[in-house]
Formats: sequence, structure tokens, C-alpha cells
Amino acid sequence: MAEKVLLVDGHALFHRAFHALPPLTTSDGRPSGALLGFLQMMMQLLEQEAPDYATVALDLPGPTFRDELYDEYKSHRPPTDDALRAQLPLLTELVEALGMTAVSLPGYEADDVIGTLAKRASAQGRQVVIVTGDRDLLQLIDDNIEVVATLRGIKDTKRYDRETVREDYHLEPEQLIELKALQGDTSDNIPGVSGIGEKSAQALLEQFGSVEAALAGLDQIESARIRTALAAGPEQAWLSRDLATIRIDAPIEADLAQTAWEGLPVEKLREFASRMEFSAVLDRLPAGDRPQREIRVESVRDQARLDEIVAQARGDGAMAVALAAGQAPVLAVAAGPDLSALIPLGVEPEAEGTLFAEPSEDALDLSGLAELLADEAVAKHAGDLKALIRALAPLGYACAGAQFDPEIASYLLMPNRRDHSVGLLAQEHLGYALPEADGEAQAETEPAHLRAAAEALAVRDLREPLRSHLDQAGLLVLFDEMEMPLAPILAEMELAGIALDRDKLAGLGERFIEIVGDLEGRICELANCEFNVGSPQQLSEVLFEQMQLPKGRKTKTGWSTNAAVLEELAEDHEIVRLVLEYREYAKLRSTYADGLLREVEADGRIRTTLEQTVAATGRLSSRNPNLQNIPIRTEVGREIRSCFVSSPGYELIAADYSQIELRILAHISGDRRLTEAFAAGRDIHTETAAALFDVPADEVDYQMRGRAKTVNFAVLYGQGSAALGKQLGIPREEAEAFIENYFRALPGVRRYIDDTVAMAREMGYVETLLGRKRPLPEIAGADGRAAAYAERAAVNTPIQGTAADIIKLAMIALMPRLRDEQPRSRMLLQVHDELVVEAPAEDREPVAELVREVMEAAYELSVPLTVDVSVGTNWRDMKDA
DNA sequence: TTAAGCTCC
DNA sequence: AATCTGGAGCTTAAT
Repeated sequence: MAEKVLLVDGHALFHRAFHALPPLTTSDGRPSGALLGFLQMMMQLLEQEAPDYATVALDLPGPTFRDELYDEYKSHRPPTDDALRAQLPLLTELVEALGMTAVSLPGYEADDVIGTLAKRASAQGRQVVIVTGDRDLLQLIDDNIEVVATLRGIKDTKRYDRETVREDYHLEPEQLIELKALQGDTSDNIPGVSGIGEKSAQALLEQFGSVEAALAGLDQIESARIRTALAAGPEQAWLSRDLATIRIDAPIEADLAQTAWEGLPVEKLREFASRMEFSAVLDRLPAGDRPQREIRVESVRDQARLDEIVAQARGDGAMAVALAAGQAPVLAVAAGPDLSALIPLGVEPEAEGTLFAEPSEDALDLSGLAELLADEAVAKHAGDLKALIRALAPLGYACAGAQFDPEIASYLLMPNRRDHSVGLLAQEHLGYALPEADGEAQAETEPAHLRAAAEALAVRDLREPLRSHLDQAGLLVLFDEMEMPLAPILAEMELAGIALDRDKLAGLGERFIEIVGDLEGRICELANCEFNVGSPQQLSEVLFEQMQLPKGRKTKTGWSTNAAVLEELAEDHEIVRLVLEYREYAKLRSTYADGLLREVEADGRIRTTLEQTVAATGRLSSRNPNLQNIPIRTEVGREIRSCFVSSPGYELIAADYSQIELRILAHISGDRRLTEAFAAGRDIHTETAAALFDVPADEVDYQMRGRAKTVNFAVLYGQGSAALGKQLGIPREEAEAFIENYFRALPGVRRYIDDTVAMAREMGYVETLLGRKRPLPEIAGADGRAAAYAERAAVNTPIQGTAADIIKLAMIALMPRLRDEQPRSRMLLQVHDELVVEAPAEDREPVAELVREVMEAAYELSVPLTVDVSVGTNWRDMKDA
């Protein structure tokens, strides 16, 4: 079979990719959409075509021979878009990373390079595939040359050969030059013959076949108009013909052999893709030839060797580890430049010598390892240290001295990312992949053990580069003094769990099922038909089509049935009220009653995972189950909350920061009125209402205060007047006036917003009082919608993030105080501005006071931080303390 | 897996 | 022509 030659019109496709994809950027704000689009196109193409030679033709800046032919010709329209221009320099690099050869020639366009190479290869009997974004290159098609042209986007393409061109244009490919000579091409600034457009050009070519023949046979042209037009402009026609003709004789020295394509250079491509954060591409790269670091894995079997490893770690004052959990847990310890030691943790150190331990002469004495792990002075380095601590605990190992977790480092550096796994970080920073834990067994080492071994080494090797990045970004202090100390605290909280009243919760579940069933029946009766009330689609059909209720907002798939829409209709329609009630009970039953019951462990406690590397603002999040969204707003919802109880003999202490976000706003903005109100201990919503409505505070009524409260939060979140109006049930114009008044009364707040947005636009990121940073690359981008979104995030993040920082500081300060002064008390939960602590009933007062004191002193603002503390035996019925 | 909807701060 | 409330996680329906 003939060899295949692939010729790609680089810039044309690059432009196409740019416009086809959203304006993506890397997490530090480098635009990357066009590169990703081009890369994906090329990977698909190379896989499909499997060419023997692959060339990407590129335009060079500067004039070409066409500019000499015709001074109005503009072959080079430099990209006007900044985001596109910024990516252009990387295109050549990407081409190389794909194993393709970039070719360009001064004075010629990419088209001419392609034409020349295509015809040369065709003449040699090779099969040629040209890939382009426009139709100009169709003229090159011959029996050996095909053209693949993009349609819409980057995935749809159409393949042209001689036959397809005939079908689409009723002309031979060669005649497309003649067509342009006559009708011109505005996009390339080819003039054509004035007075002759698409129709006339087509007719002339059908009659004569070429410009030359048409000029020769002028008297045979029937239409007088076309005849005069053509007769008047042969020069135009010849010029246009020259401009439209793609050169097939450009002086290119490069030889075909130099453009041989030998498959994707996976390593190069991986490096490029990781630098650009194309994780989807990384995942798709063939796994087989991933460069995996050569490591030696040593299974520790004898005591002497174990002691040696323990001694070495003690000497180093640090150890990098990874755990392969499971039936027979194994701890991998980085033990040499590329040596990882696997220590089986089969026998619990505490259980040794007890009933189930099997004394055997080759059993390892793991007490030294246990001491090492528990030794605060020996720094522990591991990916997801919190999970490690939590996994080691039930095996009988305490783990102290948490010092470096690459996932947390990565989170601080790139908080907008979701994936901070050691595997990804190893690829990006160390340039190699880790073996899969669930992969195929290769040598005698189990995949999960091999993975842990490699991970321990990767963690050790990630420490230097990541710490240096943190240092450069000014995040090292935050890392060492906030996030790392917090990790073991979160582990302790997760391990502690919180007790649940299972019987009560189960009873609620049953009650809710009944209510849901009853509501379902009544709804169907009112609707006069059977349908699934839980299906928004079916519900919308019933409410808006069958019953013809007024439609509200639209969703992607139809008419919205969300609570905001239904509440508008509730007053007039019984069925809507029932649906809202149905939703409430269905939610409580599925997510809370059933959902939580499923998660209760054997000891009657429920254990969440507190995620430290997820929320872009610096907040924690809680999952499996989420204990940060336990109902509180409604009476029935609070029934669920009351199922969270203290351990027998203990009480729950809930301490929450009062108005912490508004206090932070007062501090950062320095707004005088806001600051003074907090300093004087006045009610902030009443104070805002007084400012907003320009009345003395004692004339503020309930409704005014409520509205002021809503406006306060609207400002915090960057809410617009339309949404605010809707929420307050007032016209948009009135809401607008509210916001105006608000800013007039509290001018410092407006200044904060303006300054923050301006700063974010200039720097590309915002930061909290404690220096936590969040990049907002979209804020200066061309996508107005994304930019507006980024502006709101810019305003909110320093506030929300500072609140997150402050409560983290409080937790870090509280933990040792509890350990030293109230050792039987422990932190259980954190809900953004609230800490839940459990204390022996008799200690509740001093513990409550301690918690308050520590939280209030966690960080000094220009306004006081105050904390409301309440105590009770369940999380609903709490009395002020 | 995604969309819609709901819970929390 | 219409939109734009910041940060999360879970369940159900539907594909």
C-alpha cells in the first residue's frame, strides 16, 4: 500500500479550535483553549489516519509574494484576540510534542507549503491527506490527494475527493481557481471581476471551463451584462487567478523523509499536556509506554532490616510513607534514592500477645515502628495524610508529626483545581506516572503494594519542588502554620464521629414515608392522573401543560419546577402547595433519614470526611455523609437535627461566630458606619436598616430589618438588583434604589467592591487577610459572562475565605487547649462558622467558656469577633451558655 | 453520567 | 433577547 502523507494547515485549524472551545485557561491563568482543541483534533486525526509522514504548515509573519502582486492583499491578519496570541508561540512546541514536523517558508503562506508538498508526494504516487479549516485547498485535489475540511466545531469534518468536489461545486478541483479568479473572495481580499458574482462565475465556467476560454469566447456570452463585466476586467481576472492559485513549486528544501511520523512521542506529549494541565489528554495517553520511574521494592521480612529502617527514619527526623490498605495492610516507606520498603502491618502492636496473636518466630516486632509513627518529632510526609492517620488508627497506630502533604500544597497553589492526587502531581512535577493500584499484577509484588511503594517515593520527591513553589507564591507560612497543623485535627474529628439517635431517626423515616405517600396520592387526585411527582419533567408536564398553570423560568430541558417558581403559584393552587410539601418530606426522607441511617457505624456514631482540598475559597467541605447541611430552617427539618446527640454523660456545645462575614467586610472595607456599629455591639441588620432607610435605629421595624438583612447578604454575594428584587418581592427599580441607598450609606463597602474587582483584574487573583490566594483568570477575559462571575467571586472570596481562615486558626488553637485543659472533651464538627464540641456534662461550662475565648481570640480584626455558645444533649435543643 | 432540585453556611 | 447569588454535597430521574 502507498505511504500516507498528512499535511495540516496549522494556523487555520488553530483559529478554528480557538473559536470552537470556551476560553479555557490553566489554573494560573495562561489561556489554553486553542491548544487543547488543536491537540485533540490532531490526536484524533493521527489515530484515524495513521500517516507515515505528518507535517504542519505554518504561516510566518511578514509579506508574501501575494502582497507584491497586489498591495491590498492581506495574507496576514494578525490575531486580534489576546488569548489567541498568547497561545501562538506554543503551537510549534505542541506540533513537536505530537511528533509532527512544522514547516514554513518566508514569503509564502502555509497553503503554498501544503500545495508544494502535496503535489510532490502525489507525483511520487503517495497518498496525501490535507487537513484544513477552509475550502481554498480543495483546488489541490487530484487522484492521490484528498482534503479533510472542518465543518462546525472541531469534531465534524468532511472528506473531499475529486468526486465530492464535483457533487458540491459542479466543477473539477482545478477549476476552483478559475471560480475564484472570477468571483473573488472577500475573506482573502481577492478582488475577482467586478460585476461577476457566484452565479455568473458558475455559469461562465460551466460554459467555457476556464477564464482563458471565457475571455477567448467573449462573443458567445449570452448575457450582455456579464459580457461587458468580463470584457472590462481581464486584468482583474488574471490578478485574482494568480492570488487564488496555491503554489505547487515553492522552494522548500525539506525532504519528505524528514517529516516521517513515528507515532506519538508519549513522553514529550505528556510533559506538554501536564504543563498545560490537560488532564483529560493525560488520561487518554497510552498507559503501556508511560515512563514509570524505576523503583526497587523491598519486602521487609526480618527484624534487623525493620530496625534499620526505623533507625534511619529517626536519624533523618522524617519519613515519607504511603499505605496500601485492605485485608493485609502494608506501609510503604521511602528508604533509599529509588528504594521503597514494604512493611506488613498485619499484627496490631497493641494486640500482640493477646488472644488472637499468633506467636511465631518470624513475626516482626512492630512496636518500634509504632513509636516512630507516634513520635511528634519525626516528620511525616504523605499524600492525604488525614486519610492515612484515619486508616492507621483502627490498626492500632497513632500517627503524629504530620508535616508535608503534597495534595494540600497543590491545593494552596491551585485552589481552583479539583484533582490534587499524588499521581497527577508526580506526572506534573516529577515527569513520571505511578503504577495503578488496581492494575495488572506484573512481578511478584501486588499492584496495590507497588503503587504504595512508588507513592512514598513520589511524596518524598515532591516535597522540595512543591515547597519551593509555595515559597515563591508566598504561601509557605499558610501551609506550615495553618493547613498542615489542621490536617491531624480534622483526622481526630473524623475519627471521633458524632452519635446519632438511630431509633428516633428510623421513626422519623417511617413517618416521612407515610406522609410522602399520602401527599403523592392527594397530588395525583388533584392532577387527575397518575404520575411520578418526583420527576421534574413529569411534574412540569402536569402543571404547565395539562393544568395550564402560568410558566415561570426555563431550564435546559423544559419549564422549571423549582421551589422559587412553585412558591409564586402556591397561593392560588392547592396542588402546588402539596408538591412543595412533598418535596420537603421526600428530601428529608431520602437524604437525611435513610441517608444518614445508612452511614451509622456499629458504635452508633456517624463519621464524615472533612475535605481540606476542595473549596476554592479555603472552606472545608464535608462528605460521605455531608454533615454541614443538616436541616435547621424548618420545624420538621429540625427533627432530623435533634437526632444528632451527645454521647451518654456528655453534652454538645455549639459555638458559632456571630456575623463573621459582615465583620470581616467591616474590617477589610474600613467602612466607618459598619465598623462603629460592630464596635458598639449594635445589631448590624437594624443598623443597616437605619442607614438604608435613613431613620433612627429605634424606628426600624421588623420588615425593614429583614430587608436590610437580605441586602447585606446580596452585597456579600454580588447579587444584582433583579435577583434582589425578586427575593424581596419588589420591582427591580426599587431594589436598584435599595442598593444605591446602601452604597450611599456605607460608602466604604462600595469602595471595597470596586477596589477588589480592579485589583483582581490587574493581578489575576484575590487573597484573604491571611494571604490565601485564589486565581480568577476569567476576570479579564473576553467572555463577559465568565468575567462577571469572576467579579462576584472576587468580591466574595476574600470575605468567605478570611472567615474560613479564622475558624481554622481557632481550631488549631483550640485543639491543644482541650488536650491540656479538658482532655475528655473533643471537637466533633465544623460548619463554616460553627464548631461543635462534646464535653462531659459536668465540664460544660468551663469548656463552653474555653471554646468561646479561643474562637474570639483566634484573629484580631478592627471589630470584635463575638461567638454565641449554646449547650444541649442534642443538636436542636440547645440553650445559651 | 448529567440535570434538576434540595440542604446548609 | 435576557441575564447575573458566593461556597459546598447528595438523591432522584433520565439518558
